[in-house]
Amino acid sequence: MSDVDTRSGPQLGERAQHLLKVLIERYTQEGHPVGSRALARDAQLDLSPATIRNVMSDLEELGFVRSPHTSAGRVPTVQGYRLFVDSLLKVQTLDLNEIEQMSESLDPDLDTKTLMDTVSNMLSGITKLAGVVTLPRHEHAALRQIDFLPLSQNRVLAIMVIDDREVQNRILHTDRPFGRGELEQAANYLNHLFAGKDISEVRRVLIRDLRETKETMNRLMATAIEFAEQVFSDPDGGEDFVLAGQTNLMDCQELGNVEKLRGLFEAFSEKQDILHLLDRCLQAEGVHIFIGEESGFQVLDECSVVTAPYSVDGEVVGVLGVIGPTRMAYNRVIPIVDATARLLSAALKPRD
Amino acid sequence: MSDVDTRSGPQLGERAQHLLKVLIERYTQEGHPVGSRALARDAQLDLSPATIRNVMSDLEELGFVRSPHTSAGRVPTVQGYRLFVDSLLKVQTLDLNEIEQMSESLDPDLDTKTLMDTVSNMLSGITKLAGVVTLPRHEHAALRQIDFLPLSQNRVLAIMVIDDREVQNRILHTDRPFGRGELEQAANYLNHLFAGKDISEVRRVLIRDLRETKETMNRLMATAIEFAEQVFSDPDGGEDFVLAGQTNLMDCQELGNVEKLRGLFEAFSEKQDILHLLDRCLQAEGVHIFIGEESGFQVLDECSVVTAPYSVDGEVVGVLGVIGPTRMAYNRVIPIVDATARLLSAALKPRD
DNA sequence: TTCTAGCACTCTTCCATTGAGAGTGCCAAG
DNA sequence: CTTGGCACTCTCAATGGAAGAGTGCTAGAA
Repeated sequence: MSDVDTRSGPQLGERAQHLLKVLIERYTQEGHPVGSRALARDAQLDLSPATIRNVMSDLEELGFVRSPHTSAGRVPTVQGYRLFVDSLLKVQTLDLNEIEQMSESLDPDLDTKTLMDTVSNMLSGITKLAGVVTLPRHEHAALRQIDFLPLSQNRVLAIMVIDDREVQNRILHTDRPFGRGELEQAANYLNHLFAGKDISEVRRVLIRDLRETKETMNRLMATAIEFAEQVFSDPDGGEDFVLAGQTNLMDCQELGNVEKLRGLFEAFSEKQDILHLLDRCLQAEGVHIFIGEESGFQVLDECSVVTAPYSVDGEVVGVLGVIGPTRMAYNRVIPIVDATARLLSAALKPRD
Repeated sequence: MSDVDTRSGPQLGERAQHLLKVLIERYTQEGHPVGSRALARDAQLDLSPATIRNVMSDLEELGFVRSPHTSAGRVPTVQGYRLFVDSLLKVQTLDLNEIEQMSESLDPDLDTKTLMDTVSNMLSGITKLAGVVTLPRHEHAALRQIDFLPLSQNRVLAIMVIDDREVQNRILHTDRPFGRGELEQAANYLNHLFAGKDISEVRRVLIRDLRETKETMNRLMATAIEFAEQVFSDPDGGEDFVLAGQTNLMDCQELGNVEKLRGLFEAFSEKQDILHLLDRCLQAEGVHIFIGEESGFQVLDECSVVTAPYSVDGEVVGVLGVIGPTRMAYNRVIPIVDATARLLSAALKPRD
């Protein structure tokens, strides 16, 4: 009879797994390397420290833990955390009250930006880490209406109302002044054509119509289409995210190094890299976790990122999550991120 | 014959002033306490270190410098810096090329937010400190036009165009659904009444009209006024500022302490205190400098803030500046802040 | 086999000590 | 008023135990 469980972890006995789990739990709480004596006490296995040491030796061999130096305890490696979150960890169930409270602060009537701010703050507040939320993509949101107002000289203000929730303004530069009447006509024409349609569809139609019928259009239509082209160009230029609670990261020891911290904060304001990382999570269904180097970005080496996509009408439109030190309470953070994504999705549900 | 100049600094000889100046210049460059030997070399006065020491002793007595400990050199106190910036400092003249370059990146066609971002980044980029710009107040900006669009159910979108440059949206919650026609009429009425007028005047008229003529108004007018009230209420709720280059503050030694840094960054995201400080500078004309504790906010104890107001049409509408360690190159920073304020004012000049 | 106890060994951390270096304060003389 | 000299003070970095924690290994017990 063999108690080696080959499904999870290569040749890792159940006892070894349990010890790894306890080690990680203790390490995430205390932050110090965990020694054999402490582990023996915690593990409730009635084993002597010496035995634990043997097991630790195996775990180290397999790359799940390591010693910072000869005579410190062990700390988990990225691989160790990975095994932990994949098959060892038992996520905490959330307090229903807490969920209730969270859900209340997500008023569906709020405009997009405020909503995202709130969520981001919520995440950072509850987890004591940095919270992050990407602004929702509009590809599959319905264009409610479009309007044009004349500004000074050769500038026209375009107003798009999307999904009844969000308003976007864009200033167009034109080659000649336009009067209010002209603009209204153009808007009417476009609304007639596009109102209620997906942004992505609008864009599709725009390209097709323009190509095919440019010759046969009257002046009004041509102008309208031209405006629309400007408005709907550069769709994801505004791709962005909202961050909150960065300062929480300032007092985790693993980032005590000011260099590291500065790198991280610079990455936050550059946005580029973080955005790329978050974009990768738009595909997957549920919670997604990058541990340490797994993210592929140097500055995030000592960090883990836990994300979950949120959606409108079953369509994934954005990602939210938290960024914190690799040593974080995954069992608490994961369900929180998961629940928050659901709550945000609910808050974004189109009205009636 | 006495060479004591009683105008600047109590009983401070010219030589002492000169030495203080040289000391501060050297200290801002090197960051180490300045000893008598080094000062003797720098000061070009052909004095021995011993003499310098006597002068330093006087300066210390008067509170302009202090020793971190018995056998270090001297560092300036807040009072020392104050004397320095008030009467000793000779501001550097700016490179015309630099100004040219700055002015080019401030395209007057940019919308307000982008413009503020650019300025803030410019400030932090040139000074290597944190740049800050308050969003302009609209009190005396002309309301160009106002429009209403129906959203779902009992929600109406209000659109204000201010000064041809900025667009503000606000969602109003109404007690019943409104049709497009009704809204258009209301907008027409309000535009007729208010277009071209100052926001502050609009608000004034609004209060007066409502009080005086509520009884006699027809339904349309009442609705319009009610909407307008909602739109123009809470004027400075959106008071805000834009910050850039915070990370520059991470590697100045005086903030090496993570605690301090964290406090500072939290103050940045709270915004409250910083906003108060900046608001205070709306009154004064030119460059305003808070050194260390002078700001009155604990978190800024080790920092100096250099600000200058910017204006549109001669009316001060906002403040910009930099935040950095007390030990900063005032002679460089001051003219930069000053020039930037002028450039921004120029970029905001209303179009013909 | 598997576990355990014991023991030598290693490595960090926390002092206390020390010497060099920098700079001061004061005094007496120019 | 200025200067050189000199004793003094304080920081900083390096050094060297001593204590504490934890390991690895080995031999014996279950």
